[in-house]
Amino acid sequence: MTAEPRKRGRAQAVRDLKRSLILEAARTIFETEGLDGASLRAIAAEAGYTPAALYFHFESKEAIYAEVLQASLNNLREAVATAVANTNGPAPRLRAAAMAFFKYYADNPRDLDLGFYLFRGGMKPKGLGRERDEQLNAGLAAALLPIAEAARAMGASQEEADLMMVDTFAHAAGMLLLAHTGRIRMFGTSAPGLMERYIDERIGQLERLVGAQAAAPALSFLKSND
Amino acid sequence: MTAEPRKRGRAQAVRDLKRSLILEAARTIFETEGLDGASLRAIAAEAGYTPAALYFHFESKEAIYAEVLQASLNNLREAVATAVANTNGPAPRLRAAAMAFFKYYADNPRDLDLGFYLFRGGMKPKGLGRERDEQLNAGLAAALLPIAEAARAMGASQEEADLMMVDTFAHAAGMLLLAHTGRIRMFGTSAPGLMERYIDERIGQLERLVGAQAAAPALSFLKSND
DNA sequence: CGGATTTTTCTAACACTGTTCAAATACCAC
DNA sequence: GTGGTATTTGAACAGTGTTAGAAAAATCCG
Repeated sequence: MTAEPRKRGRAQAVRDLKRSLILEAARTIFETEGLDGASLRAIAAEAGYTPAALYFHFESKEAIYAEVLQASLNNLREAVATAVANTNGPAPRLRAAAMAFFKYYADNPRDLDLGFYLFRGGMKPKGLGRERDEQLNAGLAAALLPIAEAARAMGASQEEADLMMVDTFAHAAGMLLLAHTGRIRMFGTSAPGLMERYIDERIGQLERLVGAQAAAPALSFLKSND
Repeated sequence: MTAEPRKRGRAQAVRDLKRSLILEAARTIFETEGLDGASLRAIAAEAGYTPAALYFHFESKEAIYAEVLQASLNNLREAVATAVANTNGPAPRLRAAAMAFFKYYADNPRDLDLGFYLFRGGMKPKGLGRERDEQLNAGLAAALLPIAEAARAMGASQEEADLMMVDTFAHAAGMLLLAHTGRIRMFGTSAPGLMERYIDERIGQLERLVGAQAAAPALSFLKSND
């Protein structure tokens, strides 16, 4: 199958394996101790390493975090993509995309910690570099892209669709933020339909905006014209 | 004017003054270094103290943060309250309240750092106690109360009004989050009317919900019935 | 004013954090 | 087995929030 890797691939493969094991340990510690409480020494111990050893595989603690978050965003993107792929028609797809987005964080509440950290200027040492920051942003945007695509298919212009995606994300992020910090309850077995009803209402609003052809003036506030 | 404080008030007054000076220094450092980069030693130096001395006036660094945030929330509440007091009629008041809320953070972007920190489990040492956490929540709720009151005056039930307040806050928080982290641009001299247009659209949605008497089913997703 | 007390501040240290670097180990080709 | 590279370690550094106890400053009382 693979021709080239036979030569130098062995070492690379074992290196990648070790990397992923460290990332797995980091994820465990992040979930156990919380993001701020997760120390590099704890991660190293969980992975069976000395703290200094991690610096051979990663350039910093923040790089470890970024890679864990990147994996989470990939999972999110995949979940949204498959949900959309299994749905026909623009409006149902919009609903399916938003629903999958929400459902992912309902099923993986820990990933919300990772995500929100992205919006806080990164970790201690003056934040992740602009480069990696944009990379993570791109990962998030990729996950949300189906929302814009569905809106586009519903008749919105490209710009309207983008703005709608941003607005939808902002609203959802705010709700998830409140739910995540225990200020409201959207998830849980005690009220299984809460999230679905929220999505229905939200998508209904968007459909009305697009359908009434009022989307442009309604969402144009998001345009940045500097 | 004041009868009692004459006896033991002197010492208390100078103590309060020192406290507020330390808080002022803390605010300066928070704004200068960012919230994570603000070290207690830097705050102490700014205030002309030794780090240990701060522990005579405050029980922890987190307590200092909490008090700075509390002051910020008080300012927010005041801004919203006066905006509402100078407006007549339910719908205009709803708009004025939301506008004031937004405008406050547009004019004081640094306070967003303080606010969002509240939603992140607090600072390092296992977060502020449940007690102070609820106190800060109450401060935020007090600032947003006029939104619910205006909705109530527009014909919404008490529960609908509360839910509308929460939803409005969530949406606004999400937008502010994106704007604050530079992912979208809502403020700034280059596009002075952006924020106003956003508020107009958002309030228009709420008015439509209330006016169409669709508020109850539309917002019932927020109910927590566990 | 002087001495005793209390309030306030400082010095020194502790345990912890992320990170670095030279030295030691493990590994793999020859 | 030997040489050379890839990997891991131990020890240390500078920084953090926090604490205990000594020192200073302020206050009170006779």
